[in-house]
Amino acid sequence: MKKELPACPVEVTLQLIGDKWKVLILRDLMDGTKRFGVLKKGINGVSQKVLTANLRMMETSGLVSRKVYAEVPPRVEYTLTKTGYSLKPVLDVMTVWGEEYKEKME
Amino acid sequence: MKKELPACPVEVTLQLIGDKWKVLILRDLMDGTKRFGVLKKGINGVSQKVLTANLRMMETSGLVSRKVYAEVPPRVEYTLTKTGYSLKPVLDVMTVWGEEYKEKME
DNA sequence: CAGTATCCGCACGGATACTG
DNA sequence: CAGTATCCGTGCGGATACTG
Repeated sequence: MKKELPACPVEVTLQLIGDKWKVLILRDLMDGTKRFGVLKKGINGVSQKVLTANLRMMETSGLVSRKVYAEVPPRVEYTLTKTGYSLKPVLDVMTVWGEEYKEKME
Repeated sequence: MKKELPACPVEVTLQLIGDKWKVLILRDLMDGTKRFGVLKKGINGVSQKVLTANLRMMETSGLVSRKVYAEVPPRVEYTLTKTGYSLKPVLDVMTVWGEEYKEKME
């Protein structure tokens, strides 16, 4: 049931991060490890279900690692893997472009 | 009915190009002006409807310009605007990252 | 050729309730 | 707290047919 990687490299990238929520998750995790609840609070408007689903995908893609602590109440922390962190330049370029675009449009 | 720009710049960019087809259209148009039919043939698997819709969106976003020739049979050409072309670095970074990711995964 | 118009199915996201 | 489970509505993309 694994999704095939597209032939075109730019599509590969898009498939992994081209998603309303995934970029926001990545951006939040660039600062460092965060708990599920903190992520949820930081990202405005995600439901649990969708956030969980996105994190799972990113885990299978190797972008994010998930650490569960055997505590009560449970604690789960998410961290970027090296691969995940290597997306920083991509996000940066997108951010810069977005800023310039917004300025131009005002 | 115009879509609001999100607060976060990276979301702005994503809203404009974070779409399976839009990146492919952009990539194809980076080479220069193309006719509708050529675009359709170049992009594997798009339906007319969806291609048209995407081009319209990109036109309203100011990424693409559309030129109609008063001929029979009709000819319509699409060209990147300056703003559209300014996305090149973004696509390039995404492409490079995608290539590296694919290598790593093999 | 380059569209518009219409119908249709289903995948996806939201809301809610329940659990280890 | 950090999830799963379930139901449900709609929106988007595909297919097809028609047109300037």
